[in-house]
Amino acid sequence: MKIYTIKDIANLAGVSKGTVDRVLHKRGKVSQKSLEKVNKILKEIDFQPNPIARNLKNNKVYQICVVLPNPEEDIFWEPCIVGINEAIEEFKKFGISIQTYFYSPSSTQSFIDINNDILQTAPDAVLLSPMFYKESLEVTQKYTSAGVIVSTFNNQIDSNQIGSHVGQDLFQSGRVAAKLMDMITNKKSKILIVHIDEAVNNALHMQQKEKGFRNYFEELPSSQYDLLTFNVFQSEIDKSLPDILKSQSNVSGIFVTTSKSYKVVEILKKIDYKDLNIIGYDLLPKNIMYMKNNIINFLINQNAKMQTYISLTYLVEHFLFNKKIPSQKLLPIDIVNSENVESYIH
Amino acid sequence: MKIYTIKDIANLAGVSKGTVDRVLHKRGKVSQKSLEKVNKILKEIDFQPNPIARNLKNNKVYQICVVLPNPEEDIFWEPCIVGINEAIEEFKKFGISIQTYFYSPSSTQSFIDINNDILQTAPDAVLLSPMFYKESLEVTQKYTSAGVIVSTFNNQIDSNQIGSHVGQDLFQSGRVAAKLMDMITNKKSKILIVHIDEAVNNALHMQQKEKGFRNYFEELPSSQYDLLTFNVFQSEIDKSLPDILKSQSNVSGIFVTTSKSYKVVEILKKIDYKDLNIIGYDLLPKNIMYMKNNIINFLINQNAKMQTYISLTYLVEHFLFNKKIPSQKLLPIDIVNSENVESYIH
DNA sequence: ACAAAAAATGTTCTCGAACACACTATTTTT
DNA sequence: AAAAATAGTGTGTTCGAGAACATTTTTTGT
Repeated sequence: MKIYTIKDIANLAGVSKGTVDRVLHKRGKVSQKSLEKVNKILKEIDFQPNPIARNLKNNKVYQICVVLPNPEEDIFWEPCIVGINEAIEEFKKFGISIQTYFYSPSSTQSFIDINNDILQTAPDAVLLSPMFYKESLEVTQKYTSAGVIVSTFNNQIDSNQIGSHVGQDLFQSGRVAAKLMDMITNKKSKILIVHIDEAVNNALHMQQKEKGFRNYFEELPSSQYDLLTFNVFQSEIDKSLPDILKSQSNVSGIFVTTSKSYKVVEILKKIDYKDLNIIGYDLLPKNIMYMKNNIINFLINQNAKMQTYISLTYLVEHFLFNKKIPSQKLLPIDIVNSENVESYIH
Repeated sequence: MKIYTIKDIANLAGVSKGTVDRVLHKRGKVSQKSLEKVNKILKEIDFQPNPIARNLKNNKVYQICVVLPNPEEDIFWEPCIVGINEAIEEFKKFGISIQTYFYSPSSTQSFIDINNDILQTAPDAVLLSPMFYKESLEVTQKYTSAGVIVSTFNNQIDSNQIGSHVGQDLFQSGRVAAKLMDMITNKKSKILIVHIDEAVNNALHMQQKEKGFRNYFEELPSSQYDLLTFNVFQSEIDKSLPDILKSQSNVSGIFVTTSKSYKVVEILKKIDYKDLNIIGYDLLPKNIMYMKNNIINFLINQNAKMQTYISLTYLVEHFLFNKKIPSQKLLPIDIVNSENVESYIH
């Protein structure tokens, strides 16, 4: 396998490497004759410039800022920090500098403020997990105007200014949960769809999951379940969830559309409610514990850590090796039970 | 973030970059005084040589050979080709040359011959999926003596001369299958464990999965299943499987320990046998089709493609950037059903 | 026809690490 | 005491791409 260099092409075409460079980068100032000679050679061989040499000359420290909700306010985001730190460690020596910024998931203003701060530092790219739709579009606009690449993970916004989005097909993950629930639950019973969150930030997320969940049963030739949806604020759950359960009879399963299924378990324990099938999201330590105790049946792994890490590698490989950033990457919808959970957290 | 270069260190220590280089590579010929000066600076700053500059100077085309069973003889290996081709395409421009070699899974000699051929070409690394235990140890020994790095994927051999192994915890995957079977199958019935293969090559593989499967039920406080194991040659399955099913009553589930569960489905159809739960391995097109038709309940994804691709990236990153090769990487045990299967094959 | 302007082309330097090579200072050998 | 060996140190070159700079060739205007 011969690896061709610009020098090789120059020799083959009978011109200097300066001319080859001008042809390759379309910098003009090349005669028709030279252009043809070089293009002829380029057509014959599959020239791909050595990304390593290119980067060496580049000699720049790239700044990437990651913006996500504060994990102290929502533990769901905790694994992202791990992914970010791994990326920091791995890419440091390549001249990639990664900074992490938190905003409060309950404060739109904190999101705006932090992005304005970041804008001042003029980074090369920003990786966002945007909870506030309108504001996210606005900051994206600002970043793009300033020549900053914007990528998103976990939460999606609909904009053609997004470099890449890494996430999961939420509708389909709802269908996956439904299929599993259908498989383990008594027919002719009630299934509750429970949205547990503090604010409306996750509304879109939760809605898509619910739609997928319901869609699965709608498509069944004859669904014998009764599906009921409840919105529960995390702060009021101690009271509202028992109320809901008291008001309903013959409930055999609960689908929790956020990572807070452990909350449901803890309340069920308190009121001594048994024999419920529970399907939730995310491999939080408490969720895993209750799944290992066979109280939670399945968890769907949204893999926030991997989402963050992959998003960062896309940006890094783009900066270092000029690799094209994939516009969208949907991670697999991992079905996790007590037996394969360990294989996901190592 | 300041990125220090050898030149920076030389300036700080008041010596030349040649001296710093000698200290860094412990090449001697450095006075005690200079050594101390340089080490003092090195202790103060976290110097990590620019892997890109290092590699550029290296200027070598690395040869990696991948050795696996011929996908024409066993379609299980088909996805590996995709993974290899992706790696070839991606790493070509970095001066990595990857060659693929097939051996016949039913011929030990073909395995030996091919590895001898490869040895002649003096590659930098070999990635093996070894089916023949004893012979694999022998070729590994030969490769290692010749200074060739040996990595394995999918199939493991126990040797301290292996650079890395990428695979799956087979015992645990058996437990995962058992948990799923337990969840969907009528108690007080028979479950068949069926090993379908042409030769004894996969014996270890299949045994470990069976052990895990049985282990799960043994650990249950009271297992009410009857577990029966059958070895079936792929070439005789048309006759032997119907015989087995005729001889057994009250069979409610089949656990197929290889990727050939579609074979089972095709035979069950022929003899019009119904209402069996089937759990198998691998996302072969036929398996997927039967799973989407709700005949196969679950497939466990061994992700042969990913195993190959990851193994190759380990080698490539080692050659290019001096990254340490992880000695073992166990991929997650993906539970796949009709709803999340698409998320794994894209 | 000839200078000036413009176009085309070739040369050289840079990036950081690695190492061959050259040079100086000191010690050892004859 | 002169020559040779050795230790210690610094300099120069290389890798490939890229781009500034220098040089040559062609075109234009008078």
